[in-house]
Amino acid sequence: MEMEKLVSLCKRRGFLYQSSEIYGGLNGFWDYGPLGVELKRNIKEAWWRDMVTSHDELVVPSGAPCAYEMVGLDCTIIMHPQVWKCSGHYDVFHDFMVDCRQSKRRYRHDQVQGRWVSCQGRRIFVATEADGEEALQDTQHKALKFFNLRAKDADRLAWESDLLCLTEVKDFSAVLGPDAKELGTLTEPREYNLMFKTYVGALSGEEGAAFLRPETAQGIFVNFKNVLDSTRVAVPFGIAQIGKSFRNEITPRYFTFRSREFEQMEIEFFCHPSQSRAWYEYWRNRRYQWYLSLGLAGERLRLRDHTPEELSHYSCGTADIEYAFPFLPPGKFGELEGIAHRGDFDLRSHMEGKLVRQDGGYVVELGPDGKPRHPGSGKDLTYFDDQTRERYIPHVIEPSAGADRAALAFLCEAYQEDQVPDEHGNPRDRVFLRLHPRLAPIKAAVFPLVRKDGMPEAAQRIYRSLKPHFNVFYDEKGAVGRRYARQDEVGTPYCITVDGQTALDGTVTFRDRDTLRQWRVRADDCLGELRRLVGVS
RNA sequence: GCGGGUGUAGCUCAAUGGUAGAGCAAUAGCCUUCCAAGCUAAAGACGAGGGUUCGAUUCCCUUCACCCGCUCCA
Repeated sequence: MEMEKLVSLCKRRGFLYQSSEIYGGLNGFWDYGPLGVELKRNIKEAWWRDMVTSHDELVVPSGAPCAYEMVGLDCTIIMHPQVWKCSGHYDVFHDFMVDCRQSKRRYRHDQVQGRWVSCQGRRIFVATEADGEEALQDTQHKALKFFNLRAKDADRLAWESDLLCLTEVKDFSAVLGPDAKELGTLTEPREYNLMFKTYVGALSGEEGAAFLRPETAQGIFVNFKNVLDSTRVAVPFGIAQIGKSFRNEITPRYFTFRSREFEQMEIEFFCHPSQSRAWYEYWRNRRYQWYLSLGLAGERLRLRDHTPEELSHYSCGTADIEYAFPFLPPGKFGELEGIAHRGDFDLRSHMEGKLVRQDGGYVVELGPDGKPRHPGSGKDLTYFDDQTRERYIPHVIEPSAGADRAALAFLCEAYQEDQVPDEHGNPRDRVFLRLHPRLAPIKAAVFPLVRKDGMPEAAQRIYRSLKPHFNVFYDEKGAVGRRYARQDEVGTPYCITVDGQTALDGTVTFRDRDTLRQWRVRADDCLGELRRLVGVS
């Protein structure tokens, strides 16, 4: 499938538009049109219903260590700036970068170091990305090459300093970049703010600086104690949230896949440390099954465990649910959802302060003054189990899904081309979306076969009987084949047609989008039939 | 942020330094008894800004967006 065709269909039929299009658009932002908003709502509602409201806390779900509870939360997009300092986002998302004009590579300003050296009457700073002994060797090697010397002439290089961070160097004109052959190819350090900054209060001073959240998860962690104190949940339990998040992606690309404003569906599941591995396995499989059940059933969907090198600083186990989007190179997959075992990292961070890894564990990162670099709340976020009389910090399993990425994957998977016979029996090309009925924006369309003999009136009665329960669509214009084709193109799974026989025996035809099969149903049983086909509503 | 490519109607494509055409789609009506048929009518575009020119959609510059490759991706 060519992505252009799907993008074109999305725009033509009102699924997705470029944001601010009449002003030329805005990179990394997309709007959902009348049909797109229904699709995305259906995805979010299926998630919320399946994960939260229809969850039965009285039974042990298949594959789960025991029964558990689920509750929801909806917190603000702007939170106290300290939230992001303790979570680690502030440090990781706030970098100065330098670019090399010659090698086209980009480096973190604070991760490049080097040494001053003089030779042949010139003084240059030789930079490297390496560390320690390796950095000394690398800089020597590059200096020899730069001055056109052999290894045996190394003593002609007069090194002036030990390794210095590039941040100590003010003038880049004498800097030899890590991958450059000439001096002065590095740009001035530029600030990359991966979090959107804003100002709370009418006066936009730095004291009011805040950030739009880059993930919804932290709002759950900072409300952990509130939920414990105000509901009767007990560990193990999960808190779910759906909401917008914002990241200043350096390269927004691939349609809505990498957007700067996007919507997440996240669960933070709190459990006893001794059971956390089993819960991780449960959620990993449960979430994978969820996508399968909604139609991402092909080999384009996969569940992939992260390799140890890939694991984030906080994680002791992560699996990605990935989809082979058509815009990616063959064999490449894009992330739909990550299920991470986060241990007690987050709750501890919000108690004690920002943590860093040390000797296989975590310690509070200290600033130059010996105090926590980013102090935590100081609040007690431990959990007391009054059955076992045990107090502990729960471990967290985080299934974090992208609603927009899910919508895009469902659209890609649904896009189909085939041929159907026209009125003369000749094959005619057809484009249709094979969306799961739960996700389809329109559940059924109701047509009179022709606009006479009382058929429109009969069809309208059926339409009105269905409308309170399902998003249905009425159309009486033009040839019926054209109306079918239009519904196929937006993924409507069923069409209901009133024809000449309706007046005789009170039946109408149901037509299936994927098979074109038709069968007769009593007009007064259309709601029942649709409920059987789509699910209760 | 770098390099390459592309911007004309909803879509696909024309033409032109001097009034921008078509097919399909969409809209209204007629006709139509099951898969985009037919007839009629009306509607609809040079991504944005600047420059050169008597005149720019066309030539030049800038910018914005999209696509491809780098780079980045907690």
